[in-house]
Amino acid sequence: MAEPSRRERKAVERRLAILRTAAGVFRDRGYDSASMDEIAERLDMAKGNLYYYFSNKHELLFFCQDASLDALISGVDSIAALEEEPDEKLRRAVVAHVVCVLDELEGASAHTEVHSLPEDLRGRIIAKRDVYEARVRALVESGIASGALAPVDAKLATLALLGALNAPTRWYRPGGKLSPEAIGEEFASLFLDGLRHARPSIPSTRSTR
Amino acid sequence: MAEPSRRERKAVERRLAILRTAAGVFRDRGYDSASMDEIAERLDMAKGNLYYYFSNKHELLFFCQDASLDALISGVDSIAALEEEPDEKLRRAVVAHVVCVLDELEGASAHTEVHSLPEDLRGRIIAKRDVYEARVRALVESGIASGALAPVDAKLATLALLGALNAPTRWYRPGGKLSPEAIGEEFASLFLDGLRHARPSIPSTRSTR
Amino acid sequence: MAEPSRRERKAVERRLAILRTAAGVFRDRGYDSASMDEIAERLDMAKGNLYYYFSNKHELLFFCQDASLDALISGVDSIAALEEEPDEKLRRAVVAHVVCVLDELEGASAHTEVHSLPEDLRGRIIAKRDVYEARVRALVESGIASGALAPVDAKLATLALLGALNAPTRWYRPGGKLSPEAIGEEFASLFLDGLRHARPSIPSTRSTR
Amino acid sequence: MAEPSRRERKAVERRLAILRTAAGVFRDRGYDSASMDEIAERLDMAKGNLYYYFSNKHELLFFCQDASLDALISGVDSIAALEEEPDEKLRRAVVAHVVCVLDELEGASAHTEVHSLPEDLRGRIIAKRDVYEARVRALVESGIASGALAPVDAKLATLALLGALNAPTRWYRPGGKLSPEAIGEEFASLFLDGLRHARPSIPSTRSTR
DNA sequence: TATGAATGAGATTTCATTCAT
DNA sequence: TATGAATGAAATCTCATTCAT
Repeated sequence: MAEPSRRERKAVERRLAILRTAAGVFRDRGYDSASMDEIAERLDMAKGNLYYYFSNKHELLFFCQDASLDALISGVDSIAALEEEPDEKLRRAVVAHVVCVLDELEGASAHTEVHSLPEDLRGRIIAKRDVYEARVRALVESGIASGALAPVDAKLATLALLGALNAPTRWYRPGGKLSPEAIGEEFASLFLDGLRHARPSIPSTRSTR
Repeated sequence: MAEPSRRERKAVERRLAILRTAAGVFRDRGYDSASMDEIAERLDMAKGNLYYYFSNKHELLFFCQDASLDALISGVDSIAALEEEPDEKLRRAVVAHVVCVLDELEGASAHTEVHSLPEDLRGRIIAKRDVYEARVRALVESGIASGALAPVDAKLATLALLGALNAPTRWYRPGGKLSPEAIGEEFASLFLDGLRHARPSIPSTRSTR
Repeated sequence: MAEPSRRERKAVERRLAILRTAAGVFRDRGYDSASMDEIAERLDMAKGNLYYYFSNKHELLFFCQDASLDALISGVDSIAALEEEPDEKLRRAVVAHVVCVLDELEGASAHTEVHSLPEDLRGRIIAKRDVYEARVRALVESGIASGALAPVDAKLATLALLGALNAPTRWYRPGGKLSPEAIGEEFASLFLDGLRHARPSIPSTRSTR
Repeated sequence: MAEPSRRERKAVERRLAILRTAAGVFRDRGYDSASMDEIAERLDMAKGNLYYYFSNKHELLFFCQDASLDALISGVDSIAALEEEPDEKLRRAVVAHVVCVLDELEGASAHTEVHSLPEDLRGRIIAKRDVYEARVRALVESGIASGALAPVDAKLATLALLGALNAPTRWYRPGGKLSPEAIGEEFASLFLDGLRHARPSIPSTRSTR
């Protein structure tokens, strides 16, 4: 394996910068109304030059989402490998997801709709997204099995969870009162403990379910 | 007050049919890649005729979202007026939201992004959306005040809740195993009771929070 | 020859009202950007109904210009028939033209370009316009022949004259300081006597003005 | 001050070529029925490329008229600066106007109506047109003050004059019997000396013609 | 690598005209 | 006669993509 030359390293950085910028424009405008013009302009680069690094707009979207999903998957994988109680693992996964999703590039999977991709690329993204969902669901399922989590419909619970966790991309703005971590922690509590106040004197309805 | 003539009634129905179809296309393709051509085609109507009923594509989106928010608001309002415990009201509101959002037209507010609207229309939709969010938050807050709900951050909890409740528009397809009502009920349980299993022998952690 | 019935008379009036309104819209917007919608709206009539009276937009323009040219021709004809000096006839013709052209309908020939008409109709308008120009030129020529007018190029002089006489349609607004007649009189003096001042030391006809 | 590069010079020329062609199409068809298609076709260039140089059709019209008025103003300004009698200056201004107006691009201000421009651009053209009219009127006024011209209503005379001078754009075709200069000279004589013949028995300036 | 220029397909929108009532 | 609806052919404009340098 040859070392990457300086030239090669520079090219990789350039590609990353482009993806980051593209992700930002996609988030701000939505994929379809985002224009290659605006991406190039924000990068202070001629539009034509984008095509040297990526062969088309779809590819730009694809790599954004792909990288984003890779980050999510590797995050949940390392959490799954920890020696912790299942509910603690889930808490950490929730925080990791929110933090990842509020980062410019890596949240790309959350803010752009899959239907904008052509058949083949769409399939690959959906497959990877399914992998991620399965990983999170596995966390839920093992929690249920161990008795740490309530015996809910794991699939539906995962979908509800992920829906909520992606939402902050629509309203979060850097510099607000709460950090991504803080938002993640709060979301985790909400999901784990629920909104209903436990009545101290009366055994939870949950046990009778 | 004149009775609406038959002609007028027909025109209203036509407008509604157009909105419903448009909402469907927007949901399937996203606003920007939805084409007036496809909307007209699904309606089996000449494209130009759409402009007899709505002056442009933006207006189509605006009225979809507007009608959708009206439905959501009137739903939460009638629930708020009931004589029920706060947690029961919240449960009903959750179900009502999911049911509404999985209807073609009435769910329009959930599946299309606001940034596609021009300044003025966007402002009106955001204002109405804020009204709806405030209504739901009021439900949460009164639940906290009455002690029925845990003392969480009401604003963040509302945002998490609504994020989750809108998510099914992305994966729900009519004819699936679960009806919209069933999904709503499950979501309500998840949010009210949380994922963590109440330990039967030990008083809830919630009280120590 | 049967008397026109009341119904027929009403139809003729309706047609005239339409032409007058159309001429106004053509003048305000130009033929091409004038819309049948606006004409109908100003008449407080449904657009479709216009087609009961005129078979298309071109016809509307054609009849406006045709009627306008008829008025101009009949005006110059009756002036030509008077027993007056040629220069006096020309003065009257100038006034008549300006007055006619500043009337809503009858000035139609001045403000709309001929190129908007299809081949056949355009030919007929051009022919009639040529007739009018010929009549005015005849006035100029007979003035030259009689010695009342200077021996100028009659054709070019006529074109210059008519160009100037049509111009007020672009800036005249009813209710201004000068009436159409006054404008016409002033134009006539300018054209007949010229701008150059007679030198005081040498007697000239100009000094008797 | 950097020299314009060859590339920049080429771009300027391209813009000018486009304006010239556009002016021709506007003259032939009128602004509204002129199509971007035809402009592109005459330039042997893809329609979309026009939008690389000008952002829309209105801008095309605006720059045509703007350039045209600039040419007229600079023409009248340099004439005003000459050391000549006022009537001689006016004669030259008339010739300059006709010549300018019969040139493809620079006559653009004469053949297209202002009402086709949107509010803001229209205002700028009208302002510039008013400047030009004021310059010509100043020539007339100073002629009257010096006694070289008759004491006419300067404003009305200017309007009559300009109306006549713009008319040839409607009938002049290159290759005709008279050159633009010749037409201008003839128009100048007509306007300065008038149509009425000096009576032979009474000496007058007219007889010295 | 990078750029300015060019292309062409497709989108929205307008509008004269027609049709059924 | 009159109307509201409907149609379809253009027209303007946008924009991803390509090309020559």
